[in-house]
Amino acid sequence: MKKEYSETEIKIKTAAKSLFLKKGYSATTTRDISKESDINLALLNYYFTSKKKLFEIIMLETFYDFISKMVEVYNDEKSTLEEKLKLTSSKYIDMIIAEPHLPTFVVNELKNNPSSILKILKGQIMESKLVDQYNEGVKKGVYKKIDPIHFVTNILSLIVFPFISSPIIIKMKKFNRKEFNDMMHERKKLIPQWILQMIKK
Amino acid sequence: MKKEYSETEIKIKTAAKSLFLKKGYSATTTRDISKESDINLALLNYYFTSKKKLFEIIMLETFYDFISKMVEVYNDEKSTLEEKLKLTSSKYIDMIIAEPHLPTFVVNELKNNPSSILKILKGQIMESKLVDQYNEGVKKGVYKKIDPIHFVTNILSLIVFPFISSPIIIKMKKFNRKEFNDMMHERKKLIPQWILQMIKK
DNA sequence: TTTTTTATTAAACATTTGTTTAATTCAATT
DNA sequence: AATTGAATTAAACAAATGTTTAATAAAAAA
Repeated sequence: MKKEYSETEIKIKTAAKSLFLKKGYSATTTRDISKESDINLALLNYYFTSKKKLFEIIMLETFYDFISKMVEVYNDEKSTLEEKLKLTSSKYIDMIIAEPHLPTFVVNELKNNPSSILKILKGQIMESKLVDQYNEGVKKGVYKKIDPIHFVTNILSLIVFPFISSPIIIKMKKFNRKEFNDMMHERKKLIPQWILQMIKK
Repeated sequence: MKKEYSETEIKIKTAAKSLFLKKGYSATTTRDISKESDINLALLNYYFTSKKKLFEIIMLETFYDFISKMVEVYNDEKSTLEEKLKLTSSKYIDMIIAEPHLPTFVVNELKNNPSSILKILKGQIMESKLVDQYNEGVKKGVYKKIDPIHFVTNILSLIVFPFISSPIIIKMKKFNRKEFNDMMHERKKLIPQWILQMIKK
């Protein structure tokens, strides 16, 4: 499944990913990529046929990473629901702090290109262990009976949306980047608590 | 403050807004706009000087609408905190259902152009009546003592993020657009409840 | 070493795109 | 009716952009 990439191909991909994440597809030119990666312009088409093809490769890889990180935790057999919440918050927040452009990129490409990307996504989330555990809680009468889609949506919302709206938050609180990140680290603990309070009867 | 626009200017602005919201700045061409609005290409520059200027006008107006809707409710003197939550959820969800491209547009332009847009935003949110009411509750010991930025962030997250990630949700649940909207209407009631549970001791 | 294949380069090509020009039409004013 | 200024148009322009070509350099195979 995985293709072996040469050194130059990796240079191109790395630069392209960085630029696509930061500026999006249309605002990134092939000359931008060639400069950033320090390779000749023609090599982009030589190795990747077209800008569009290159973009699709990067988009799929990125989106796959984004989803896998969630699915892995959600399907862990040993951990409790609460542990899964903690681990997801923690992993996701760390991941996005390391790559702050990730959420808007994913969100944009979802809008422009939903079908191709979402092939990756099957029942991996709605049929996950996490959702099972939630449904068990409902059956036992400890959790409220609400469509689990809300449960899943709320987790992602509380984790990801603050990053997307970080310029607003930074402005409102007169934060610098570090202070914003600290706020997000704080949320690693808070989000699991909040989610539990939301679902408990 | 408000400029009077001629009929042709309105045609241009309407088409441009629709396209900028749907495809973003870079992916929208001046010829797209001229076709969509059915005006001659040169009139765009005749009336608005440049694509960039036209974009800035639209962006500021759009962002202003987006924020005002929130600020109005947040600063209402008569309503309780719970009523404000209900009204915000309801108004925002209706607004975004009517214009589904709004959130991603705002989010993107925030990223590309935070300074110019955010001039609109001063202390209007963090010094709002809603935040006062939250702080009162903290003082009285009925709400948990957490930085109100989390409170404000969570409200917006639970309302807006599901729209942004609608392609994922639609895929996971095999929804059509109407079913997704129904889910969002359902959230009008749920979100205020959830928020209250999150802040209560 | 010689030949063949692969990688790299500079230049060119064809479109696209934002903007401007110069001519024409339309509406209002004198 | 004649004149003036604004609105509209088709065409042109210049720069940017994705892609290709043809030549050269480097690496691998013979």
